[in-house]
Amino acid sequence: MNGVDKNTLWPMGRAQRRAGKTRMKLLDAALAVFTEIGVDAASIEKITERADVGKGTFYRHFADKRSLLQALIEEAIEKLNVRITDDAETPGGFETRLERLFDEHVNFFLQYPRQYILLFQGRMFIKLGRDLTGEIEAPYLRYLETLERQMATFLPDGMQPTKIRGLSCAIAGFVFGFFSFAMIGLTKEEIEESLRPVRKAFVDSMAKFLAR
Amino acid sequence: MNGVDKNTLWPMGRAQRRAGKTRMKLLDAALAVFTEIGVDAASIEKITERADVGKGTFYRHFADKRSLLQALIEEAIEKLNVRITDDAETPGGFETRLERLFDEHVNFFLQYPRQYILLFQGRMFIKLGRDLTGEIEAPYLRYLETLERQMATFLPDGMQPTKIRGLSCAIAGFVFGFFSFAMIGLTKEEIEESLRPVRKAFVDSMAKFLAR
DNA sequence: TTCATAAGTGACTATATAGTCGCTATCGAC
DNA sequence: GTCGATAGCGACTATATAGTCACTTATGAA
Repeated sequence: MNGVDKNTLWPMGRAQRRAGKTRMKLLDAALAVFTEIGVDAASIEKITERADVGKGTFYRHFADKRSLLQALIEEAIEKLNVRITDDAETPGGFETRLERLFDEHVNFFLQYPRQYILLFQGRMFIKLGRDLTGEIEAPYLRYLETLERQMATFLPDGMQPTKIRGLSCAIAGFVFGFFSFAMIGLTKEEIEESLRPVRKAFVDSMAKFLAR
Repeated sequence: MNGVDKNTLWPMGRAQRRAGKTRMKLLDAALAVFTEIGVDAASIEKITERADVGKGTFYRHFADKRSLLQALIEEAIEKLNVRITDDAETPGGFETRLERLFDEHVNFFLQYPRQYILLFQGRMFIKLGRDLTGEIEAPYLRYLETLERQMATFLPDGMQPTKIRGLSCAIAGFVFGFFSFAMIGLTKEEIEESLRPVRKAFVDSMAKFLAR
């Protein structure tokens, strides 16, 4: 984007830029509609209307609602993955790493509540075994793998992959679950205030989980 | 049911019992379909097919999917309310009461996972501000009020209703949120094992919330 | 300026589903 | 057994939505 083709690094023409802009408008509109009335209730026409483009245009950019949803989830997970990845080799033990992980999730969700709602819904779909499942499961798995990479150095050498996966599922679930209540009942200040004890519990719980 | 009319306490005829049975079949089928593919993806025909009943029969018992969903939610909330209501005047302070509240929720969800998934979805709808909202909001409010009644004796006299509502929202959200992760990543044994530290954190967090 | 190509459009078709209605089966009072 | 009333039924209609396509508009190379 930004006037330069991602793949070739050659300057893009106006046509390509226009197409990119339209695609973006569709993604933005879809994210809004998905998080306002839910993915299921969102029809293609509601999305194109919101994006202020013709219905046919939608199908020039996406095969169907599924692939649009997938693109959005991919993007959100990618953002989240970047956020929770420690670029610097920060010092500290397992507890410190977990605390950082927790904080980075909360900050991300506070900054991008729509992405949170979207990922939350997507997770529900996987749980419900909907037809969308196959396609959207991959980014969630990548996310779990990112979590596992973050913890890798702290885990005992011979730990079974199943156990590790259980641990990362638990972390993801806890963080998402905690935040789901924060978004309904609490103000931003209250979220931050009630954060500390919950985070402590989270870290203690996970450390105990690992100790077994 | 059970052969006796709820309102008159007169014995019901075969016709009424048949109708009651059909209604029950519809409710059971709907609960199954709702929790397997989601409320939105559940069509009337999928439900009647599952219930092994003609489509027209559905409309003799329910006005539409909404009212069926509402009946199911009412029933689930009612069950949950009964469960979390202390019948005996159990001794102990605020912490003890909170611990019991937490345990009773978890036990209920473990015993009735479908009701959990249903209530979880319903809560999502309210959050998404869907057209179903108005009708299904009432039982959730009753549930919050039940929670508040459970805590009433421990709260300071002049506490603002808004504050109290915030507290009950936080409790509900936390318990539902915690369990959402438990259902995906953990076995039943692991849920029970990881329960204790989480419960402690929950109680500490709420007590601190109240202290302010 | 010309023209081939790509992007955008909305009327149109096909399909899925909600909700209706006239019919049949069952019930129970007599 | 008769018959009015209630429950059950599924073909039917109306509607919403997915997805298509012939057309218009914008782009940019020659």
